[in-house]
Amino acid sequence: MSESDNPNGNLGGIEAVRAARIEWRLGQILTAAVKLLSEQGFQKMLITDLAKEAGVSVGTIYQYVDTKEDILLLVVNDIIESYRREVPAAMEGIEDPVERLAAGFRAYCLVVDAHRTAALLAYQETKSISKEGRERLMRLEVETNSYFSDCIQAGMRLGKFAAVEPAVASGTLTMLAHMWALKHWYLNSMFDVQTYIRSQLSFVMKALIAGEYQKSYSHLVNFS
Amino acid sequence: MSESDNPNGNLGGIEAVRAARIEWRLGQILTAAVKLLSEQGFQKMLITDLAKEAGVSVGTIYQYVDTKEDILLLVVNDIIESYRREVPAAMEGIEDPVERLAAGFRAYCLVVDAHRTAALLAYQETKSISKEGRERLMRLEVETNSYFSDCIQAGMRLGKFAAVEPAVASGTLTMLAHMWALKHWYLNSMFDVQTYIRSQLSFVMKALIAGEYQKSYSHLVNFS
Amino acid sequence: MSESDNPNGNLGGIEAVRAARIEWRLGQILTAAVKLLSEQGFQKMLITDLAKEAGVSVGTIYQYVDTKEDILLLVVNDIIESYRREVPAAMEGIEDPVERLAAGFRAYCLVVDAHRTAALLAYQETKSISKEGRERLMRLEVETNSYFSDCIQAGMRLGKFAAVEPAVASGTLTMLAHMWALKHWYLNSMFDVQTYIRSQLSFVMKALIAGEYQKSYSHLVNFS
Amino acid sequence: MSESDNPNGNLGGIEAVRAARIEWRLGQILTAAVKLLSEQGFQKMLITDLAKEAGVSVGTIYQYVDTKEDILLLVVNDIIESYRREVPAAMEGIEDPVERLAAGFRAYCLVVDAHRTAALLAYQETKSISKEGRERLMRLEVETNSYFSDCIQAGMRLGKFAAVEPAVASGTLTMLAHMWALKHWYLNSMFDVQTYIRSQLSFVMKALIAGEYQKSYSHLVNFS
DNA sequence: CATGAATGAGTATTCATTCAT
DNA sequence: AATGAATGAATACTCATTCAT
Repeated sequence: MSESDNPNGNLGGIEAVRAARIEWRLGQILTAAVKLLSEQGFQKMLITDLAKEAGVSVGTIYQYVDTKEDILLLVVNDIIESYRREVPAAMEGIEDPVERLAAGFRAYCLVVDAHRTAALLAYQETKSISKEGRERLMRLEVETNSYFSDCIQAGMRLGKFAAVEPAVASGTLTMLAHMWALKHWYLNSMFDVQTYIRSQLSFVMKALIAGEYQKSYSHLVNFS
Repeated sequence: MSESDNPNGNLGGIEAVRAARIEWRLGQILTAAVKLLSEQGFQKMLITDLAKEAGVSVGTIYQYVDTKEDILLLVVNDIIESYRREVPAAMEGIEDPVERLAAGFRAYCLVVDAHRTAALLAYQETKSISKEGRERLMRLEVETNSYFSDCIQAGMRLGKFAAVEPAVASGTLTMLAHMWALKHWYLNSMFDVQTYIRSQLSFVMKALIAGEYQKSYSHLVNFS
Repeated sequence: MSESDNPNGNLGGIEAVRAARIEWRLGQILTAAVKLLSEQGFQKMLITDLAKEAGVSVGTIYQYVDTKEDILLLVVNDIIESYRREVPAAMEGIEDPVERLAAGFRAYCLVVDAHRTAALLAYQETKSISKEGRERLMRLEVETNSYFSDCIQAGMRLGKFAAVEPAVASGTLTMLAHMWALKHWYLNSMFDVQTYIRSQLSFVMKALIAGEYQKSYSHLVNFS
Repeated sequence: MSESDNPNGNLGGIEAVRAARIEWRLGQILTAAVKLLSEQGFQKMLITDLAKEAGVSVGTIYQYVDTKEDILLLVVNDIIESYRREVPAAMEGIEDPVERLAAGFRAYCLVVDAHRTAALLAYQETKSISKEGRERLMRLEVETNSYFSDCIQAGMRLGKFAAVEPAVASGTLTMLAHMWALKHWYLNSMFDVQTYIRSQLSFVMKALIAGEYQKSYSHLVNFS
């Protein structure tokens, strides 16, 4: 819709400017929040310090969020949106369920890596998140799990995957992706993300791929 | 030794009574703490509420701990001691590294199950634990990992285990044990511990055991 | 300098306004503190009550001081600064050591009278003041004593003062000034400050001035 | 009185034993209290610490006093009783008011020296003492002052003392005795009690004794 | 829109006192 | 009489949130 079509054209423009500013301000605030949250956790992050770190006033923060908890939710929401966007996108168009699963796992791990702090917070600050937020997170995880378990079931039907419990197996895959955030203090000194992904993919694929198919997927299974 | 043999007989008795009371009181307090911590988390658990729940006065709590944080440390310490006690005990005397690893993993999972709340707290309340406490936890995890990675390396030398990175693989095993606590909300509706253990053991063993040995360990690998 | 001359004009203005507000708030708080301290002492003065008395909130108090003790220190500091300002000023320019001493003593007594509560607190709340604060107070008293003992030694050299121990004599002078605060419950019903000063000055001068000079200083010595 | 003479003999004996024990216990407690009070002040002296210092249990302390404040009162009472006992005793039988005043002042200073901590406490802990206790202390000080002011008035009638305000002069004398406790941190490095007494007595007597009598009392007036 | 001073409910910790043993 | 574990009222200090400028 062009501006001239709309009698509220410039109002719309003003709206757009406003939305852009909100976006920009929230960006400032959330970037600062991620930093402080990863350093100190939610409880110890003071709004005062956040304001200083973000270079805005306390009042300004409350113009963009209603509660301190909102900040946490926004940060965690960010990673949720990324999962939703990246994982299906990476899996899309790949016919073979084995390769599709591998692509999904890789994408999932990369999202975790890109939002390591947020991924950790989802575990650490559960108790600071409202019941609604918590349930939303769980729903999302179940949803992502289902992408994986769909592949696993498809693979099992084709005889490419050994018989496993799809619910545990898919849950294990997400767990191993999260592990990159949860055990980063331990893993970081030994691997980079790409190596970690290949290593875990090899582990998982050895467990999943049926004996007779292991050779066909040696590029996934073998990790030198 | 009869009392009359010991000139400090009753003094020793008094000491013993005191130690027993301390044990008993701490038990009362920690049981209540585990309940409140799992319901509300550390920050929201008020000392006042804890006292009420434990059926003692606030002052009494502070006769047995110095700080609120101490309560958290004691709870977490409990699971640490259990790991230390149970896991090596379960592995002891088993020659075959494959079976030894399986025994260790089973024991580890059972400890997690018995202290599910504490296992969760170790992830959730990291930021409420002092640097020292946190480092102690990490040291312990590395230590337990080494039990597993020792088995894995031994198994690899015997050719029973496929070539894997022992550090990741052992870390993955502990992660999967912790998963029973972390994803209990999801797993609980589908499995009991024993089923979970067998399922994950099967998964892990398929990934670890070298092709030619898979049949010999079918009791571990197959999960119907 | 007009605002337009100064590119930081309004910034400087903001700073000035802020400084003025701090001054004003601290004034409010300290005035209330002096009242409550004199009525109840430091320990019994509750921050809650202080806030009520000062007509501000508890939080506001803590925006201007870091600790309850700070309030005490600020009150006591006030009298210290007054001593430092008033006593040397009163003595300055007076050549004759006898008259100079008299002027100093008068000024000292008037400062005590103007800050009677604070003068008392310096005696009563020593144990509530940190080691540093306490040592600072002692150093100041020694410093003020030295103003007096300098006069006494000068007067002795001129033969106008009898041979006395300058350290005790000067200490006695400060003690007698403080006495107006310490024994106010007793002295108040009989004298006003001016009378008290003349009376004690007469007492002290009789003790200090050498016999042959007593007549020359009859205006100090005689007290009708 | 032998036990057999008195049917209540052993009861009386038991009473005596009890009284003696009370005396002994209180002695233990008060000695410990004086130590802790002088080190930490009343508020910071914990009953727990006092019990430890006195080598008794907390419960035992409360068998001999009703309140923590009682301990303070007992300590301060001690010095009060000493004043009452020692000062009149020292003055008794001395006809000449000048010498009588000197004897009283000396005795007063010695009591202060013997109970330095208690003398200080009477100034520092006023706010911790109940209204009744406080008023009792004031009454006593006025009473002691009157011993001194009686002498001064007698001396003035005889023409031996110059015309002074007896109320201030006697108050000043007690103040100078207390000064030994209040400024002990300052005086201690320079004098012992005896020297302090002679020095202050010389100062005071120069101020009080009429010119024509100064020579007759040179033993009091001169301080080499 | 932005600011940051003011607010005050909320909470860990202390310590005099009691009382069952 | 003596003990010392248990009590719980009391209190300094914090920090998310508001709102006048």
